[in-house]
Amino acid sequence: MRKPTIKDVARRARVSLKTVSRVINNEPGVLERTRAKVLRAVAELNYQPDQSARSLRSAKSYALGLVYDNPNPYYVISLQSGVLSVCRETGYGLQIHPCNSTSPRLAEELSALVRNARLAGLVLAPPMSERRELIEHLAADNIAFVRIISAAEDPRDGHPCVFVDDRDAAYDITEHLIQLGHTRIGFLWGGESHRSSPERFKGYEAALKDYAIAPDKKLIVPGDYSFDDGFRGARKLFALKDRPTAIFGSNDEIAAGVLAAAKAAGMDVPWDLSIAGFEDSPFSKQSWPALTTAKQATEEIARHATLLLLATLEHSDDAPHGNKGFSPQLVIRDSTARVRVPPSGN
Amino acid sequence: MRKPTIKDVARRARVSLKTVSRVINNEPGVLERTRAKVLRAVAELNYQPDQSARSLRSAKSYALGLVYDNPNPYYVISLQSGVLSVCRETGYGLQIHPCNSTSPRLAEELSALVRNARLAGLVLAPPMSERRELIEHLAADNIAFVRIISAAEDPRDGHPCVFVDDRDAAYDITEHLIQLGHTRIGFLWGGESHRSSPERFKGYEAALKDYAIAPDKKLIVPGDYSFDDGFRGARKLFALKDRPTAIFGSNDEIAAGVLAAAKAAGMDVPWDLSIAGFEDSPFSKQSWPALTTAKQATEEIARHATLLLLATLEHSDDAPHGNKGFSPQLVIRDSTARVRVPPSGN
DNA sequence: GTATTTGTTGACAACGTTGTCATCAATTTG
DNA sequence: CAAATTGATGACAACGTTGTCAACAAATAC
Repeated sequence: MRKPTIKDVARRARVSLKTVSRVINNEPGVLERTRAKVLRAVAELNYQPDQSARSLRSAKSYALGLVYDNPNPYYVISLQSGVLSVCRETGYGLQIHPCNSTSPRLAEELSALVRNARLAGLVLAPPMSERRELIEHLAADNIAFVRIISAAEDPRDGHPCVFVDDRDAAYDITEHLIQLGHTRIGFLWGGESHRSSPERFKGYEAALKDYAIAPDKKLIVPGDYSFDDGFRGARKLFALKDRPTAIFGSNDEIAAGVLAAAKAAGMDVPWDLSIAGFEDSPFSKQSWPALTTAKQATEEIARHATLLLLATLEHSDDAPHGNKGFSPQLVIRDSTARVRVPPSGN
Repeated sequence: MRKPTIKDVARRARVSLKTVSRVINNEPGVLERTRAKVLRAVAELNYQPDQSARSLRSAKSYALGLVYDNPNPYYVISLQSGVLSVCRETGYGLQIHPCNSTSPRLAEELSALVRNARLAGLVLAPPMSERRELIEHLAADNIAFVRIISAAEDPRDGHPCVFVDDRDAAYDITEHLIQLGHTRIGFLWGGESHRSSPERFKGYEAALKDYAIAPDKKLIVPGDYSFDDGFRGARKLFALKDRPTAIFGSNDEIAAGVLAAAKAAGMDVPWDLSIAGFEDSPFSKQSWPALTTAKQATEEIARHATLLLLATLEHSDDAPHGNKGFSPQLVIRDSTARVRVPPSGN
C-alpha cells in the first residue's frame, strides 16, 4: 500500500525509468504506442510524481509564492483565488506569505524563502511590488517574480508586471460626482505606503481640473485605507463651514467609515451627502445604501499575473512580454445622487 | 554565488556531512566543541537546508495543508493567520486548499494531495471537518490531521480536534434578546452543510425553552450563510401577520442582510427591530448600527488546532491529547434594544 | 551497398539530504 | 590488564526523480 514510484510504473509498462519520465513530462521523442502503454500503467497504479524528488533533481520547482501585505480580507482572498486557479490548472502548489512591507530585511527574507522552499517564483502584490530596492534585490538574486502595481501605463523597466490604472478609474468616479452637480467633493486619502493612493488622488485632481473646478485643500484629508480613518476624515469634513456635498473615499472601507459617520451625524445618504468608494468589495453591495465604487477585477488581475510569471519562467532569457493593464470600472449604486442644492456660483 | 549545501558546510567546518546533519537536526551525540564549529560554518555560509532533499530522504515533511470551504473572507483570513503564526514559529510552510466540500472524490483528492506534495498533515476547517466518511478515509490512509468542529463537547472519537461551542453562544444571544423583553424572535438558519447551523439553532431553542417561550415555526426560516438569504428571510418574516420584534441571524452576513431589508422597509434599527448576528466579523462593527454578535476567536482556534496537529505528528503512537474547547463570547453593540411595545400576554 | 542521419530507448549518475552501520578512541568493567 | 561498553564521528547507500550520453534500429544519403 506504499506510494507507487516511477520504478513501479516502468516495471509495469516494461519500459525504462527514463521513458516513463519522458511521458510524464510530455517530452517529445516517444512513440505513440509506448506513450499509451506508459499512460495506462500510470493510470492503473494511480501514480503521481513526487514533487520533492522532482524539484531536487531538476532544480525546478512546483510551487509559487504569493507575497502581500494588505489588511483587506476581500482583496487578499480574491488575490489568492486568482493565483490558485492558475496553480490548479498547471499543477503548481501555492505558499502564501503575508508579510510586513516595512521590514528592512524583507528582501533577504524573501530571497532565503525562495531558495529554501524552492519556490519557482513570486507573485508580488502592492505595496511590496512597488519597493524599488526590493525589486532590484530580487532581480539581482535571480529570483523570478511578477508584480501587480498601480500605474497608468506599462513602466517598461524590464521586469514583468501587471498594472492597474487607478488614476483613470478615480477620474471616472470624480467625473460621475461632478456630473451629478457636485462641486465641493471631499477626498479621503488611502495609505502612504501604497502607490495606488497618489494615483487615485491624481485621478481626482485631473477630473476637477478638466471640469474647471478649483481644488480646495480643506476638502482633502490624509489617512489610511481603513474604516476608522474614513470615519474620522468624514467628521473633519462635516466640521467645515462650507461642507462638501460629496465624499470620495479612496477605498470601500474608507467609504463605509464615511457612511457610518454620516449616519451618526443624522444625515440621509445619498440625499444629504453622496459617497463613493473604490474596490467593489462585497460589503459595498451590502451596506445601506449600497456604495457607488470602482470595480477592480482583482481575481482576474492575479490570474493574469500568475500566467505571466509562468511564461517568464519558461523563457527566462528574453525580455518580459505580456505585461498587461487593467482599468477598474465605475459601478454606480445608491450612495451617490444629484446634488440637492445646486451651487449658486457658475 | 550558488546556494551553499551541507557539503560546503562540512568542508568549512572540517567535519563529515553526517555531523553537520546531526547539528542541524539537533540530534544528540555531538561534542559541544564540534557543534559550535559547525554552527559557525553554517552562519558564515548562511546555509539553509534544502527542504526538497530533506523531505525526499526522510519521508518527513515541512509543510502543512489548510483545507476549507468557506465563502467568508474574514473567517478564512483569520484561519490562515492562526495557522501561519504557528508555521512561522516552527519553520513549516503552508499550502492552502480551498475546496468544494460536496465533491464526492474529495477524500481521494486530499489523500493524493498529501502524498504528492508531501504535506506533514492537514488542518481541516468546517464543513470538511464534519464529514464522517472523509475523516475515516483520511485516518485509514494514515494521514495526520486535526479538525476544527462545532460541538458542545469533546467528541472523544479518537481523532484530534478543537471544538467550538456554537450552541452555548447561540443560547447567550437568544437569552440576551429575551432579557430585552423580546418573545417573538425570528431565527434565520445557516447552511445545511455546516454543523454549526443546527448547533446554533439548538442554542436558540434551548434558551426559548428555558424562558418558557413557545417556539413558533413561522419564525424559523431556512437559508444559507449569506447576505442574500438574510435579506430574503427577513422579508418573509416582515410579511407575517404577527411580526417578530427581534431577529437572530445565524451569522453576521445574514444579519447584515436583515439589516438591509429592515432599512429597505423603512424600519429604524434597533427601535423597530432588534438584530443579532454571529461571528464578530469586522463589518459587524462597521455596519450602522453596529451588530450585536458572538465573537469567535478564530485565529486562536486555528493556532491551537495547528499546535495540536504538530503534537500529534510527534507522538503519532499515543491517543490524541490536548483537544480543547472554545466558546464564542457575546458582544453587545447597537443593533439590539429593549422591545418597544411589550407583548400583551404573560 | 556502405556511410550518415534520424528517431527511439535505456544505463547511469546526480540532485542534497538523512538512515544505517562501521570505526575508532575513551571509558568502564571484571 | 584484557575485555566490554560507551561516545563521537564518518563512509556509504538510499530517497525518487531527471539530465547526459550511449546504444541501437530504421531511414536516408551517397
